[in-house]
Amino acid sequence: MEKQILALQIAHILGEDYQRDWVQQQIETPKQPNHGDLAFPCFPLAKTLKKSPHLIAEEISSHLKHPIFKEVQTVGGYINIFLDQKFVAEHTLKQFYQDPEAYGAHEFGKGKTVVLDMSAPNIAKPFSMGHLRSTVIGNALANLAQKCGYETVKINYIGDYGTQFGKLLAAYLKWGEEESLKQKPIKELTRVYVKFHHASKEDPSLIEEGREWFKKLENNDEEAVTLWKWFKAVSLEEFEKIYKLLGITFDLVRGEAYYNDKMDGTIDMLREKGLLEKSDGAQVVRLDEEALPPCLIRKSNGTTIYATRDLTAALDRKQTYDFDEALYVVGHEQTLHFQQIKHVLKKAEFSWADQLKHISFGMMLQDGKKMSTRQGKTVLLEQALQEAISQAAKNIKEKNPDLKNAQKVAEQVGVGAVIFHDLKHDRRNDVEFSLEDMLTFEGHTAPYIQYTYARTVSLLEKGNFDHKHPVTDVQAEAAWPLIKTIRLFPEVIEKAYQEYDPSKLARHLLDVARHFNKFYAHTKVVGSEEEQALLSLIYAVNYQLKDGLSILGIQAPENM
RNA sequence: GUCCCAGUAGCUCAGCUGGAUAGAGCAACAGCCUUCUAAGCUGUGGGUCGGGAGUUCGAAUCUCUCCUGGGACGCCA
Repeated sequence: MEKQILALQIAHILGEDYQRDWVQQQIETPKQPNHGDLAFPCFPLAKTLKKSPHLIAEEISSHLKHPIFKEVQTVGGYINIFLDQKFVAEHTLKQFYQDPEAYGAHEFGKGKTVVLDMSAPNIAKPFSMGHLRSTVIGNALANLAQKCGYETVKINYIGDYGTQFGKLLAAYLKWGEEESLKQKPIKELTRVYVKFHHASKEDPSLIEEGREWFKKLENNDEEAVTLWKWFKAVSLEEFEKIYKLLGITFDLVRGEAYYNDKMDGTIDMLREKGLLEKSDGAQVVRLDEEALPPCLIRKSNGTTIYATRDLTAALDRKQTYDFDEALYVVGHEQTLHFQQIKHVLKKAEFSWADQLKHISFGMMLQDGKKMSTRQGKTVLLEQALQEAISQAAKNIKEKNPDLKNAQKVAEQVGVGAVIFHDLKHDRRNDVEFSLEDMLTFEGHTAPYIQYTYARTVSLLEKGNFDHKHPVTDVQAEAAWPLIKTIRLFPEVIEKAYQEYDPSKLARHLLDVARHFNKFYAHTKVVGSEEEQALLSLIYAVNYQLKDGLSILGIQAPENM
């Protein structure tokens, strides 16, 4: 609001040659508190106005006048604005109390649908830290989308098909032990898969054997199908445990195999449109004009490939959900693949091809290298979660031994720490896996925010605050940085969604918590003269922390 | 070899549609619990923003180039 007012006034003073949008873009928020709350640099105007920036600043500032501007200073070529804190505080709180639930919400997504492709673990493989990224980023984006008015459809597209399962079948039949599989299914399947991978280095004929088994699977060979279904069932059971712990649900769980009998239609369609070409015995769509390598549609042995499957799935989803955006939350190593998918759809003249967006993210690295199931080098998510929970339980025992529901709180804190650890980084960056960092509960962590939340709860209780009767004129100067921070929430939500970057929200919540804790350490609330006004502000903080955490998929215990 | 992404404090990262003295957190050190939850707060030290050149009144931010790391480059997903 204050930015718009300032931009409007400056644009008016400058006259027709300067657009308000341009002026507003120039306005910045100073890093130094002694430079005020808003600043306008006059340097760009110097050339055209043929005056010194300082003189321009003087001239403009003498005309600025509004109740929200408490003081206007010129320093060098800058105009520095100090806002009327009382005015802004009251405005902020009134806006919040008008409808707390709607604070930070938007309507630009109203009537639109977003489909999210997320999580997508592979059956017979452990749920790795890598899958966690797709799962929690996708979940947070879905929540952000909802906050912006969109309908969302979360799809877990289980990796249950492909040549790798041919290899797995071959491997299991060679070395598998039924008893071990019943005891610890994923462990046993991983064991034989890893063994297969190593053995195939010595004996390349195994690769061909794997391909043959995949072909049997595609041709509905009874032995292959039975085993495959079994692998799938035991894997899904294990994944379900993790999703329950993470508190994440899906609107649709579907395996890639679902599209087996629908891919011929896709291939026919591509052929009819004259896009299919033969190349080394395989069928491809050339993308030369996009400077991309050809997209492989059918392999030389006649079997299909993931591109065919993803194309078919995209067509199916468009038909089923008529989405406005389809987000694929998938690691950035698949960038080329999604470019190819999009451009094949474009060449086939589907106007909505641009609605597909690859929300890529960096890899979870170990010693600077990609983790690989085949080499048996993967950190298991379940193990990390359990360690985080027991660490949280240990902390509770030390710091708050009388806490009720200690086990439940330990779960909320431990799981929250793991989720937040992942979401706080820009999703595009690779993350070096560190259990130690994940088990740190101080500083930039979920427990820090959760702890802050618990403090607000405690204050509100002690002060008998009633959110139906807020007092919105906050005087205390110490509250100013906090007020300025919580005001950013709507902007943060919008930006976090538009850039598909939950870390923006994660960092904002850290800011809110930090400013609250500073305030808390220096200002007495309960029993003070301003008690109810301060509590009114604290309730807004309390609400925003809980709301924000919940969007990130993290719970906020009332006590910890 | 070609293309893409990254390189900011000892470590993990913000800042990147150009703006004032480059910010947090961890780790280190020094303080703060007879007062609202110390998973907190306060302070100190720590930087050629990978190197170089260019554009600009102004560059961590834009351009070029080089170095380093990672990823992708049809019959895996």
